[in-house]
Amino acid sequence: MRLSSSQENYLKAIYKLEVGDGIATNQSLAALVEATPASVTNMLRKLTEAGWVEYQAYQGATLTPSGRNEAVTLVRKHRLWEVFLVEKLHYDWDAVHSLAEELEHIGGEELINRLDAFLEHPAYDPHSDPIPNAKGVVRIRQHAIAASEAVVGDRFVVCGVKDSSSLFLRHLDKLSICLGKAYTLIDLLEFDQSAVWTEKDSALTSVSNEVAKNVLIQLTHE
Amino acid sequence: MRLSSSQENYLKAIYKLEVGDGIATNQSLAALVEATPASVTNMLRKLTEAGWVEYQAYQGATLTPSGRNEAVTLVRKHRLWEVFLVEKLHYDWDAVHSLAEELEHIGGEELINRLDAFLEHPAYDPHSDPIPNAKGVVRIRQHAIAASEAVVGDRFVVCGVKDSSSLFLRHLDKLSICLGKAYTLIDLLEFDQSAVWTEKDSALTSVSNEVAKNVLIQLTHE
DNA sequence: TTTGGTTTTTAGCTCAGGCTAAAAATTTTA
DNA sequence: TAAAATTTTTAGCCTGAGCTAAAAACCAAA
Repeated sequence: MRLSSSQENYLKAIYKLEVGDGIATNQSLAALVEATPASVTNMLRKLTEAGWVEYQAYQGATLTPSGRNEAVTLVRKHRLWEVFLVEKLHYDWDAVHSLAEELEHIGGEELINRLDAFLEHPAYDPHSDPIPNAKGVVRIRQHAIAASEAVVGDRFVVCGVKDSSSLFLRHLDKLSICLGKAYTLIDLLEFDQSAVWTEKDSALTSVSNEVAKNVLIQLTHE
Repeated sequence: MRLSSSQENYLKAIYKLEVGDGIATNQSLAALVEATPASVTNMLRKLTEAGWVEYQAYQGATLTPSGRNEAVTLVRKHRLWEVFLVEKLHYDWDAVHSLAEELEHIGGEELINRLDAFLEHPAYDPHSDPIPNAKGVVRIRQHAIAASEAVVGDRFVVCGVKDSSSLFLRHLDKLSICLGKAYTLIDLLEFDQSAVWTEKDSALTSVSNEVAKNVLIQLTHE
């Protein structure tokens, strides 16, 4: 029995919550799928009957193994399409989310594996989020921390973002911050916790704490 | 107001009928969109109200200019995705129709124009059907006739198919007939109207009349 | 432990897009 | 041209996925 787009969105939402906070409550799900809690109850009952979700009234939902499988596949599809849109069709990285959201519901394993091969098995999507492989294994990003945790003197490379909203990504573009760029943290201003980064001794970039918390970096020791 | 997938399928179906036989009756539409005539009546009323279709009870449907525009765009999207699937993802030409059928409903002008550019503005899809350009202009295939109209002695190149069903395409594969191949018609058997083709004097291919009627060729004079 | 606030569920409604069966209109044929 | 056959429409129903408003369950604090 094939899942509808809407059902797939629920599985993805539960997965996101499980990976994050831990518990998929009725209300947090409603926020993610943009529906009312009442509609969520409804859908969870159906998904439970179909064996994708485990769920008891008032207890929140968890994915069954097959449900988790579906969800990981969806994440894989989503991120591979994002790579395609950015690398092949030259979209900006902040513009691809909603298209990928549509494309991820198309076709099955075969399509996505072919796309994966065509893109040469990328490990990360344009926001530097890891792409699960065909077996559903997510390679963990090593040593990534939020930029807000760096201390003065640290050298690092930007390797991802926590917030991948279009608004935030465009802001990064304005600051000329992009994946792969190397910086040194040369100052932390006590007044507002903002940071000053320098890119090989030249240009200075002033980064608010709010931004730093949402930028992922890898320290480059030495 | 954006069209649903289902509505888009109706527009495409009307367009196909207009280009072909000329009239989109309730019943022919029902066959194409795989619904009952009653459902067609229903949908035609909605599309008429929304200004995509002109339609009076019992008289069949025609597209308005904006409806035709939509339909041509859909054909464009469909065929570009087919090119992508065959050329980039290496699908067989008989396997791409249903995937393209899903993909064609995704995104808007921007996506398809970027895809078009990425594929370097192909003029024909994998079945050699012409791809409308961004302005909706369909370049006409010149000099294409059905292979069944060739006479003994004619030299020709296979340049398309009328029937693009998976069954037929796989049959052509079995006969090693593919787009771009050149043949000479060396015999027409009176008994069953089947033809004998030869590929530069070597291999003989026996082609039934049924097949020949569905293969499009271009005569190569001289 | 009782009261108040929050969260979840239930009940009943809407809308899109299908369906069947029967009625109406049109077309064909005798 | 009237009867028969076909096609289209109408009427009423169903399913998926959403909604609101009200009831029920749960939690927390006095």
